[in-house]
Amino acid sequence: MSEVNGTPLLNRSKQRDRMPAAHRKPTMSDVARLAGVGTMTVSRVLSGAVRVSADTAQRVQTAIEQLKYRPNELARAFRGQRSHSIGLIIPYLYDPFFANCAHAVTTVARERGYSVIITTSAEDPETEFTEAEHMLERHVDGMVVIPSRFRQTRLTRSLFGKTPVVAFDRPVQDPSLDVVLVQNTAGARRIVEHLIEHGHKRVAYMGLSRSLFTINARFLGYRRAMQEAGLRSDAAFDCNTEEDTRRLLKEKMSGKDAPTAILTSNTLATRYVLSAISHLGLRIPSDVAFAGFDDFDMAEFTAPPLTVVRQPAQEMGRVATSLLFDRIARGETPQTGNRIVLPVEIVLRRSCGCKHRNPVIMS
Amino acid sequence: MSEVNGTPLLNRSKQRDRMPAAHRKPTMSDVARLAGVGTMTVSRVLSGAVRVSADTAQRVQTAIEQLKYRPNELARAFRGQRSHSIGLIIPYLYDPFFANCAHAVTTVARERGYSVIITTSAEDPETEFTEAEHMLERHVDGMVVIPSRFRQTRLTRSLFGKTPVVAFDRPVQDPSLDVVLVQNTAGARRIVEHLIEHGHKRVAYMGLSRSLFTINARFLGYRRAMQEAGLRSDAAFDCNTEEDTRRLLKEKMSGKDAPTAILTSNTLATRYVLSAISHLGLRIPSDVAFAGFDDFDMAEFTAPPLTVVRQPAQEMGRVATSLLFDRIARGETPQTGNRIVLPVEIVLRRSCGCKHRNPVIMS
DNA sequence: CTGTTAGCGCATTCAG
DNA sequence: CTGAATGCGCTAACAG
Repeated sequence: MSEVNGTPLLNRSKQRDRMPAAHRKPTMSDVARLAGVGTMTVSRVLSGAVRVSADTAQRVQTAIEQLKYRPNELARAFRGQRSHSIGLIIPYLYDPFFANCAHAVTTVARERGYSVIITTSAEDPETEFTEAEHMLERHVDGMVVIPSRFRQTRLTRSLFGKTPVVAFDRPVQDPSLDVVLVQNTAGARRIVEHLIEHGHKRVAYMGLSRSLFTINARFLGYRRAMQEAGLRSDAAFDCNTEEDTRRLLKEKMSGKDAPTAILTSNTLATRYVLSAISHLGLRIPSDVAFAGFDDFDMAEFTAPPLTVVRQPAQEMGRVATSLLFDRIARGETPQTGNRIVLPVEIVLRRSCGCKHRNPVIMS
Repeated sequence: MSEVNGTPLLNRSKQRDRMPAAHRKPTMSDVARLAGVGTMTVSRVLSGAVRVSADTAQRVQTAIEQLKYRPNELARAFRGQRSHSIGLIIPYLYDPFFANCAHAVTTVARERGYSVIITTSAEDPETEFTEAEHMLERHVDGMVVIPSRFRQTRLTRSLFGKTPVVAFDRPVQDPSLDVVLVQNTAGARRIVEHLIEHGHKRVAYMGLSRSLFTINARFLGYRRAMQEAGLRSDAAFDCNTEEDTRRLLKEKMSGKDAPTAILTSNTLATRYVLSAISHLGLRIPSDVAFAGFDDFDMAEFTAPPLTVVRQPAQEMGRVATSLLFDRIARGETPQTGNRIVLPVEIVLRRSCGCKHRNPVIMS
């Protein structure tokens, strides 16, 4: 056996007592040594699960504070079965609706002592897929995700293995995942009925891409309401920019059958359409009545205050995350997941033609 | 030596070949075995750093795909020095301003192949401290944080050790941390000057708690502008709820020296004050002119469109995160950190009394 | 109630 | 260019 400076190599590792905790972060065995106990005792004191005699526990606590020891969660996660983290994938964080969802997720996770790894998909199925893989590689204990485009999403059980996943706001094709939604179709239908009650015969639906589940579901509700009233549908998708929207609206308004009321698919579309309406010099609700899907902070202060369908964004995030933690706790992977649908509210302000001084909320 | 069923205990571990990859996730040695190479070769193929002969690399790749092998990032992070994750702490995610900041952070991180662990502090220094500790225990490579209350924050270099930290939107006391801010004081000052140019002599500032750095900094700008114009300051803090704000505004407006213009500290205050103004039946800008700090999506569609100071939220998040990655790459812990101040823009719409048809932006 | 042993999956030595 | 050995910090499983 080779030697260095007369010291047998084999002994080297035992000999150096891993340096006298000079600058290295203190580890559990540092604590153990200082407290004069085994590492397991320290581990037990930390986890608190198993009983340890009061005074050794005290000695350990003292040692921990003295060394300013902090457990290495990475090692713990690596060793154990739980990483105590969940993944969250949403399309964008700059959209207040998604941000609200995310807020609820982080809040629930913190209550459970979990960390949240967050990422945005930009509505791109490939990005979404890659990011989900990354999270899986990080061994998250579960994932909450707002899936991107319905038909193209590659989020499937086979990707996730036995890692629980809850989809929310939009479903995925794979029926084995839990999903939490809101009443998109019913909400849209009801608000269109309201518009019709105001006497409108020509109501238009303006929205983003129909490949987004929610936008399509709301369109379906809109169309249903129109059909039942014996009216003709008139939808424009692809209101993806201010310019596109302005052009689309201009076309509509200059046609023979110009709509007298508009429903938008979500807040972004609302903004684009509002901008277009203003550019065309139209007045709400006298020239066109207006309703939007999704409420937002300032909807009360626009000119005029907007009638909208209000979705329980935070509630949805909370429910989805709670469901995920149930799955994590149970450790089972169901054949078919739950499908929870949350109710929406109609908030009647004045853009629809109502004269209420204050908003009227119908649930 | 004790034996079980005639099998020497010592051999047990060698004997069982860790079960034939039945349901266990494939590991690197599974790949190595299948490819007929050593684990190190697999590791090298994966990291791509060191050169490996083309055909062994190919064999390894095939084995990886065949087994659907995914590296265990947890083990990698645990073993190596980098966790390839950064922490992000912000007050709330439901505030669009913070959400925009967060969006930029996640975007930059993804570009660098990093994960983001996100959490909210609710403006509470204790929560903030605890959450920062958690992230440190998870061995994040760095942190980006919007600190809570300036004087009470416990975020210090000694907590972070040699983990780089960049504060943004608001500074911390510890001068060794980098910080990215916007021109709060200058922005507020300029917009107040604008209000004064409109002929206002009594301008009020209404905001949330002064213990928040930004709210205070903007107040300072406001006061400065008033002083320089020889006018008396008139500020109300603690506009923390709609009710409080309504009461505060009512008091102000019913006094002898009722303000003829108002500046709010941020979007939340803007909403409360707008609500209060509407409740009092006041008109903007004829009864009171109005300006707000912080632009928001719908500011163009309120009645009337709002004049605001626009902050580069996403830019700030980008700069802060880039700075963090610089620090991580350099691996140094500076004595005194950088202090970057980003410019703001004044967006003149109509609430200040301007008659512009379209917003005028002054940078 | 407490200590010892072993090994999670990977990458950093060091030897070929 | 490649492989074997070693240990990161922690905890499950077993002693005692």
